[in-house]
Amino acid sequence: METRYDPKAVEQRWYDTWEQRGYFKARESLTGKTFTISMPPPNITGDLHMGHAMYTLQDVLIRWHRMLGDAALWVPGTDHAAIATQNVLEKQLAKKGTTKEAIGREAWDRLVNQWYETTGHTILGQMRRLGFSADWSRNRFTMDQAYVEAIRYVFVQLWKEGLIYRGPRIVNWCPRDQSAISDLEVQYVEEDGHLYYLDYPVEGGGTIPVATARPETMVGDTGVAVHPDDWRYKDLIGKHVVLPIVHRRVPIVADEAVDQEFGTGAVKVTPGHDATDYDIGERHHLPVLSILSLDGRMNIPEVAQLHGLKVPAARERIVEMLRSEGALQKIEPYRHSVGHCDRCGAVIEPIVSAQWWVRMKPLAAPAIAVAESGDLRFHPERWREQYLRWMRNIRDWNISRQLWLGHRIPVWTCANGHAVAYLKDPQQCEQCGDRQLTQDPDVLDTWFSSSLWPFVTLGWPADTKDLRRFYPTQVLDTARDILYLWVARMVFMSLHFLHVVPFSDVLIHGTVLAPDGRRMSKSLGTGVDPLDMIERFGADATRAWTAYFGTSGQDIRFSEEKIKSYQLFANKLWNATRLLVAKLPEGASAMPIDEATLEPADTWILGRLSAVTRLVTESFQRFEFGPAIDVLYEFTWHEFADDYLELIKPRLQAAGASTSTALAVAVNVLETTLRLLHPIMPFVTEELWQRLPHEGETIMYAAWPVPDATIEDRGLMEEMAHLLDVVREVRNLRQSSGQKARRQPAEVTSARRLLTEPVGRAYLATLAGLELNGKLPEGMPQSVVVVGNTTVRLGLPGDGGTETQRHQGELEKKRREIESIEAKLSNPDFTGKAPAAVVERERVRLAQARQAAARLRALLGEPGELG
RNA sequence: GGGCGGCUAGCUCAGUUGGAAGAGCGCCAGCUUGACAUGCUGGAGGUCGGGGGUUCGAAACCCUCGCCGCCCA
Repeated sequence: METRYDPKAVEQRWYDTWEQRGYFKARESLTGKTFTISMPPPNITGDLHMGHAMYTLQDVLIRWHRMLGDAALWVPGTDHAAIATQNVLEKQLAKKGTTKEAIGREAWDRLVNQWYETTGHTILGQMRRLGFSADWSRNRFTMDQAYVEAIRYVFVQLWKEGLIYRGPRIVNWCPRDQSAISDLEVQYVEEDGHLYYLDYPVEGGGTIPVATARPETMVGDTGVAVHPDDWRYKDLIGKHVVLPIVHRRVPIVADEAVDQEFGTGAVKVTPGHDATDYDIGERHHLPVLSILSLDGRMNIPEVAQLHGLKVPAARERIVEMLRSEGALQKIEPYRHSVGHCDRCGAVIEPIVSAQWWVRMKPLAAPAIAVAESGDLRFHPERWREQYLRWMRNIRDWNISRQLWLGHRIPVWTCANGHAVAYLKDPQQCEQCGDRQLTQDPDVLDTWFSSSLWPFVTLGWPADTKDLRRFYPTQVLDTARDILYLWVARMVFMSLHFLHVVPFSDVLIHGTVLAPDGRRMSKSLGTGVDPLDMIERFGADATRAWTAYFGTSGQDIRFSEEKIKSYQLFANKLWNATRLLVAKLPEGASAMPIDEATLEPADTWILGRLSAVTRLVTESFQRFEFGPAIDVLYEFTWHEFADDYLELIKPRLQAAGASTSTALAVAVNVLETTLRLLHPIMPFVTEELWQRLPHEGETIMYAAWPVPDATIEDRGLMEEMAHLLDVVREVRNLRQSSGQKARRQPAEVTSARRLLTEPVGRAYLATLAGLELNGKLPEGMPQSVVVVGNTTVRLGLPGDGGTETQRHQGELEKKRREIESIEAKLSNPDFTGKAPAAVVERERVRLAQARQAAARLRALLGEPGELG
């Protein structure tokens, strides 16, 4: 074996082997259970980013359950991401000097399919580099024919049930994409603007001041609203104002939605271009005027000066017009949030438009119930409240998009105006037989298709074997920003159509932020490419980093150091294996441990391994991988490599029963550790596992370790911990006193069993570099280390003077410790109210500190009894 | 405006029923110890954001203030 671990020499080879041998497919269950995860489908034409690297959490769970013996299935796929893809293709057409309208819908559809075929799927290859063990043979795409049919089915069904309707409502309109978008796809950004104070003349004399950030919309006003309790305007309610410029007569109404603190307390009402105003308008039966066209230009022929202007220009112009009419009172700087399109960044215009809607209240009710009952769980748990809050305040879902890319709305209208949803493209109108049918031009929101993902990927609406075997799934892991857009919608769709939750546990992982603590940004160049991380540190290290932070519930600031540490960790595993492999006989296959020959160190490391196994398993069960990784890292590096391997080196060099026992224990502990690590670091663990004696053809199918409580000797664990404390103190002393002898003459006295036995003294001698077989030479200057009830005297060839000083310092420390414990114990409240175990622990500490002080005093020639 | 999360060592972060402050990296010092210098050994470094309170005891529980971030309106 090389002296260094090289991920590049290993990862691709093992991945190909796994995939070729079909290990990613669900095998027969050994437990009778299945374990299924639906992979959130990435954009088919996208590239791997940090968000996808987070899918590592899913792979950890899948690999873990595979080892537990469950039939583990991870279903992958891709999404058609309508707006994003359409934007790309339209730009390409523009370069050729044409448009989608010019080439027509059929040619456009061909172009789209071509694009998916040529550019799609690269992301799936990139995911393989992370070691993802999804069953790629089941890969699905949200535009597959089977998917098309499922969507048709769902739409028609909901339509028949009256849960889908079409109607004019105020929507968020993106003038650039020329499409409505949902509330959730609007990003609000704080921007510097102005607040314009307008004076509207009141019929019968006087004026009412209104404040607005969007004065250009005043030509669409159909009312003025004040709060019913606002004494300033009480007298004006019911009167009318005559709008400047357009000279329209509109009523002053009272509505509770008005914020008295905002501006003047009176607001203009523009139902056609503001969601809140739309609601106010509905309550007071105000007309809805549309003054913007779909491309974001003013559409008001009766005011020629404004007609056709874009919003910013119209705003400037109208301010001048209002000023000249004397209707502009003042302008103040004003910071407010402006809605932008999630996809293209354009400023969103609320407009009234006929759209398709899903009636949400009836669908939400069961989705609320399952979260309340615990059939649907969230990790971290606080997301449950967020989910419930949204579900309880849910509004109807706008599912139509005015795009050319996506699933067409399956509704045809005949010449007689009968609009009907059809499962199959109709030849004639179902109601009147008319043959002149036109299909609705809109497509469905991408999230509409995504909401069916977990069950359609298993064959629904057909009653398939897969569906019966693997559905419902167990875990859904995703970022929090699509909790509503996606997760919530899958829940109500599954409950409505399959009467079961789509998954029982929702895992919300953190978002990886740039090192500056902000979201990664392509334009700022603060993005981090996971492929680059794999290249530099290896896939295992990248995965470990991701798993470590991903389940903490917090966002993660990207930092390279931690990844680096996992790269070094892989190297540590490599070299530990290398040490043992060098000692192993050629072709060794099994290394049974003969329990009768175990030494204390062997029992200790086996006990620790058992405890670690339990901790890791429990941590996995709670969906918290960070603590599992921590404990595996600490155990492997420090306890196994630094302590145990160092301890057994003398045994390994000899030959005999002790040698083979040590080797067998070391090999078994390492092999078990590799299994515990495998879900997190699949590549290096497979490579090393294959080099060690093992059973089976892949670690992927090796059994998940189980703790063995019978080997966990708590007394021995404490003895060893104490011994290691003594070791550290001795090393400390040797270093601070500049002792470089390989073997320092010393004597040890201890009340601890292990340290009174030859084997324990040998451990101490090995690890601390001591010569304990013999008396210290008469007259040699000495130094002493006192740890608990163990004392080590070291012979120091050289100066004893500095040691006196050191001992005095130590004694002073002990005195302070004794004082503070005594104070605690002399407090009757403490001894009376604290649990007995806590008090007892303090008593032991006190006794030990007193003993240590006595020894130090004796060494310094001070009075006091020797303990 | 409402809600949620964060503030712990120079940096990035753990700290699960309140009971002697932790890790990784960085820093300092010493090591060609036959697995590993991608290593070994030791060390320094924190009034746990501020202020109140509950408690024998608070990083943890309650109140309050301050920044930073996110969600909803």
